[in-house]
Formats: sequence, structure tokens, C-alpha cells
Amino acid sequence: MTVTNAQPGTAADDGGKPSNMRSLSRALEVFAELQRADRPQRLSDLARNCGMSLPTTLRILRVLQDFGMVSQTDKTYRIGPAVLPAARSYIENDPLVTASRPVLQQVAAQTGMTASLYTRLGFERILVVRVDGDAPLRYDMPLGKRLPLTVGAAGKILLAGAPDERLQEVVKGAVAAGHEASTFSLAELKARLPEPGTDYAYSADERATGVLSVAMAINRSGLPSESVALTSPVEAATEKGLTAGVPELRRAAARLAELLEGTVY
Amino acid sequence: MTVTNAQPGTAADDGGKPSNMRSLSRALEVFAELQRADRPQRLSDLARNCGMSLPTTLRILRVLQDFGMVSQTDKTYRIGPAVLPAARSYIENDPLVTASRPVLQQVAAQTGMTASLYTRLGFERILVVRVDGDAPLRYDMPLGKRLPLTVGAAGKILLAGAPDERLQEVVKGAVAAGHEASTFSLAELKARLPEPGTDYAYSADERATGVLSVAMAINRSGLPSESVALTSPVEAATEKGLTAGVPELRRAAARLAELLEGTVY
DNA sequence: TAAGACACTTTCATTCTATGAAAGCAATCG
DNA sequence: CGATTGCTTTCATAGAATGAAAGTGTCTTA
Repeated sequence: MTVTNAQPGTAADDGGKPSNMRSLSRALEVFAELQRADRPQRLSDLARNCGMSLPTTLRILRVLQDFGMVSQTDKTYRIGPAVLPAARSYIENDPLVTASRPVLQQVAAQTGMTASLYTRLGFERILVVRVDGDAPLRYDMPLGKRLPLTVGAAGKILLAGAPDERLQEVVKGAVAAGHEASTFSLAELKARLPEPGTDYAYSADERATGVLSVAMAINRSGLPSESVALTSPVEAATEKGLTAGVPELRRAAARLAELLEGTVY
Repeated sequence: MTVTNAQPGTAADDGGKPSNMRSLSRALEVFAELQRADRPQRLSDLARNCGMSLPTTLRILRVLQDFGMVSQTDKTYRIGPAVLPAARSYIENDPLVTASRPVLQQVAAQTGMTASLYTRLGFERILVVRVDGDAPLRYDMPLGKRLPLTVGAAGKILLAGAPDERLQEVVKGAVAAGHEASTFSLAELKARLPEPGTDYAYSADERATGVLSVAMAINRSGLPSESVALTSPVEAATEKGLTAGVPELRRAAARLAELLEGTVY
């Protein structure tokens, strides 16, 4: 059976794997590192943080630059403009994204709450689609933001039912990404997760204060990678009001699950 | 057999360079090809269109998939969700993008027209920032769309003053990208460009009907790669009204040019 | 149902590419 | 002004990337 290589969360991944396509993997590691830091990076920093030599890092950056994936000002590098057309291509062509929009619109219309779609990416999740409800959310969270799996309904539901081994990895990943304090433990995480038998997760004031959420995973074979959520500011909904939307959410998740059948990543 | 990147089909700009980092370049070529087509691609199509063997293409796709840059459903591949955080990183960290927003806002407020920032990417340009004016543009053109250099004020101004040799390449690139008919000629292009001595370009009904634009390049040493534009629907402005905004646009371009000093790509 | 066609996947020997040490520059600083 | 720091180039070598060919699975067709 093909072992679906869990993507390395950080550069500290020395599992001793055969690691095919070394130069490409390293290039993507550099690319990821550029995003991780929230400001332009020097060559020497990138080389050190990615654990590779200066010349190699430089060569990688030059090729990425040729394709517009990286830009350079003086001696600092950052993500380049070519990612914009790529993001556009994703949003326009990904079947889950395109299919979910009308579904989310319907849910938002029926419940009056904000409906969102999240995808797991490594040890994090990202917001992929959002349809606003009647009560706007005050905080802004545009597309593509990296959010923890360990906090917030839409993250936690992706971990429900996972084996302890995997949860332990998630704990490490969350700490490495800076989402959790270094004291964060498996027990702490498990206490947050929904009880077995529940197919949705609830959160209040978890990731953002004044915000309530319920979320449901989009299930197919194996562990889920996507979730849909209903969100509302605390003054516009109660826990009861939110959970009243769960059946709608469940139906939406089921519909999207069909479309996902066969998606590998 | 030294098969040196021979492909008549793709629009690779490889002008016979030493071609360092072959595997990485090829991976980025696959990634670009996935964007070029506006629907999921089969392995065999990608291999053929990129001019590489099936196993190589497959290996590349697998690594890209590990990093979320590519997704797979059944046997078809497409751009993956990891590009969203990348795009976010670009928009939040690129100094030109962040610096231009307030500048464009000011210009839009002063002129009442929509102000936009474009960046050149290969033989195309992409919309990077847009601030709407009083009269909304009916057509939607979200961020990241690949647009021709040869059509529209914001594209043409990036070509003003370029040597014929480069313009000839642009003609070929525009045809290869499907922006121009195969009969498109250098003379035809030159007829569209602003007259020497003019530092702005004007277009009416060029790229989109019912839309007028003036654009100015952000100049630093060498050929410009970025431009700012004022755009208005035809019923809300005349050519005179638009050109009245040119001084504002000129000032904005000058301010942004300072910030670009040192940017290599 | 079997045979064929088709597309994807794996294997493996060979070649060439990616690699890091070290030297060469170019700034910056004390 | 000489020293330090960080970037860039060169080069010999290891080992990574490569494609032919065989292998596997799936769909089509008779």
C-alpha cells in the first residue's frame, strides 16, 4: 500500500527517508520558508533555516525567481507575483472550491450565519471559501490564512477520531508552527476534541474572541481533510442557535463528500 | 541522449540558456502548465505538453502534491491549496503591494476612478491591486488574471520604448499565450504603443469594451515591470477626463518608483 | 467473458546534474 | 585601512534524475 507521505512540517525532518527529487523538495522547502517568515529573508537566513548550503540555496532562489515565484530586493527575498495566477487557477478550477460555493451560499441563506470551507494543509488548515451571513464577522480573515488544527471548531473536527499517534504528531506540529505553547500536550488536545459519537465540533471564543462556531468534516474514506463551518459573532447567536444549523451543515457536508470521492490529497 | 528542452508547443522563454537546476525548472514548467489549462490535466497530457517523459512527470507531480501545490482526483491533476497561503504571503509582504495600496486609494479618491497596479510576469501582466472608484467597473477582473502586454493601456505602457528585438519577442509570446491571432505583427504592435515622448498610454475599448484607461509605468533603471492605471466605464468618463488624472498618476508612479529601487525581478 | 487497448506505475542501469568546499569578491564596520 | 561579514563563482565528485522497458491495472470491445 502506498504510504501517502505526510508532508514535513518543518525543516527538522530527518527521518532518513529515500526522499526522491531532492532538489525539488529543497526548493519547495525554501519556498515554504519564505512564507513562514512574515518578512523578506536574506540568503544566509534561508540557507540556515532550511539546512542547506549557501550556493544551493542561491541557485534555487534564482530559478524560482526566473518563474516569478520569488522576488528579490537588494539582498532580501520574498514570495513573488506568480503565485497570484496560481491561486486564481486553484480557486477557479478546484472542483471542491467551485462546488462548495453554491452549497455554502445556500447554508448561509438558510441559517443567516457565515459559512466557510477549510482545507487541511500539513499540520495547519486554511480558509478556502467564505460566504458571509447576516451578521458580519468583525475580525477579518481573508483566504489562505494558516490556522491551527488544534483551535477552533473547523480545525478540531478534522482531528476527531484520529489515533493517538497522529494526534501526537499534530501536537508537535502545532507547537512548531507557533500555534501552541511548548507545554501543549496530547491530553490537553484530547480534552478539546468533540466526544466520540458527535459528528460536529463546537467552539466559543477559541480562535477569536466573541466568535462562535460549529463545524463538520467532509468525510470520505480515511481521515478527513476538509471541513465546513458555521460562524457567528457572539451577540448574534447562542450555542443553541448555532447547533440548530448543524443538520443543514450535515447535509452540505454530505453533498460535498460525494464530490470529493477520489481526491487523493 | 542529451535532449535539450526541445518543445515547439509550450511558450517557454528559454532562450538557449545553460539551464541550471533542470529538475526544478521542469517542475515549475509542469506547475505552469497546470495553470495554463483551465481544467484538471491527465498525466500523459502534462508529460506531452511539457516535453518530458511519463515517469519524470509523475515524480514531479508527487513531490508537488506532498507540499500541497498540486491536488489529484482520480487521474487528473490541478493546482493545490498551498498556493493560497503563498498568495497571501505575497500580498502581505511584498513592499510594492503594501506601499501601493494607500497610494492607489489616494489617487482613486482624488480622481473618482478605479486605480490599479499591474506587474509584468513573463510575456503577460497580472492585476495585483485594485481600488475601486465612484463608477464601478461592470466586468469583474479579480486579482491574478493573466492579461496581455499588447492590449490595454497598462500593458502597452510597459512596452513603450522597448527595442524592436524585445518587441518581437513580445509578439511571439502574445501569440503563444493565445492573446493575439497568429498573424499579429511587430508593425501592428508598434502602431498601438504610445508615441515617443509620451509617458502614459491610453486605451479605449481595447481589452474590454466600454472601458477607458490611462496607465503609467513605474520606472526605475531599465525597462519597467510595473504600471499603475486609471480606469473608468465609458459612460462615466471621457478621454479628457481620464487624461486629467495623468498628473496624479504620474505622482503616484514616481512615489512607488522610489520604493522599487533595488528590486531585481 | 476474454482479448485487446490504453494509461499509469515501477524498476534499473547510465548519465549528467546538483552539490558543498574553498577561493574570490564586495560591501560594511571598527 | 584592515578586518569582518555575507554573497557569488568555480570545480571535482557523489549521487540524484532520467527514460527505456517491463509490469500492473482498468476500461473497451467482440
